[in-house]
Amino acid sequence: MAHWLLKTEPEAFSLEDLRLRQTEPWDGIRNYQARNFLRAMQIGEEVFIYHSRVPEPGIVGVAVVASKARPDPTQFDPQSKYFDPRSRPEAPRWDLVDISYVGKLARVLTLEELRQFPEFSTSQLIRKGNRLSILPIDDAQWHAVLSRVPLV
DNA sequence: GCCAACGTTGGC
DNA sequence: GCCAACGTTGGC
Repeated sequence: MAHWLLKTEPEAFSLEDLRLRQTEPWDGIRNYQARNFLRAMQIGEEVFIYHSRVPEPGIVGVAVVASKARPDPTQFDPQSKYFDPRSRPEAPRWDLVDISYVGKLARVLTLEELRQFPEFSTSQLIRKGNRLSILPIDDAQWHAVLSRVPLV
């Protein structure tokens, strides 16, 4: 099964928030490449949760895909910051999947460290200016991370 | 279909 | 908070 990495700004929604709620819709994705990755996700596939826009950005935990992709209701909600007036219910532009908490890493595996991993040398994650909020993770990358820093 | 303007992301 | 990078939009 495929693996993925999901970025989030912990000030908005953190791994701890996910732990408290257990399962949450991963909404607000408004980038076509990221959306296409969402649509490729299958129930049961594991994902890394990555915290961005913090002093030490990096991978903080693991979660699992709990639903197939379905239309993101926030795109139709004028009160939502994710409202997209150009999306119509009969042809939704944006999807989400539900994500369930699995566990926390023993410590943050920082972006700085990931840059040293040969497995990540070609990953978009470490590229300057990378803004993609959902990335595929291959088996070698998955195991490299968890063998360096285990789940607690 | 080009590309300047604009908005957003995310490391620093 | 700054600003480089980059995706999207829309005028032409």
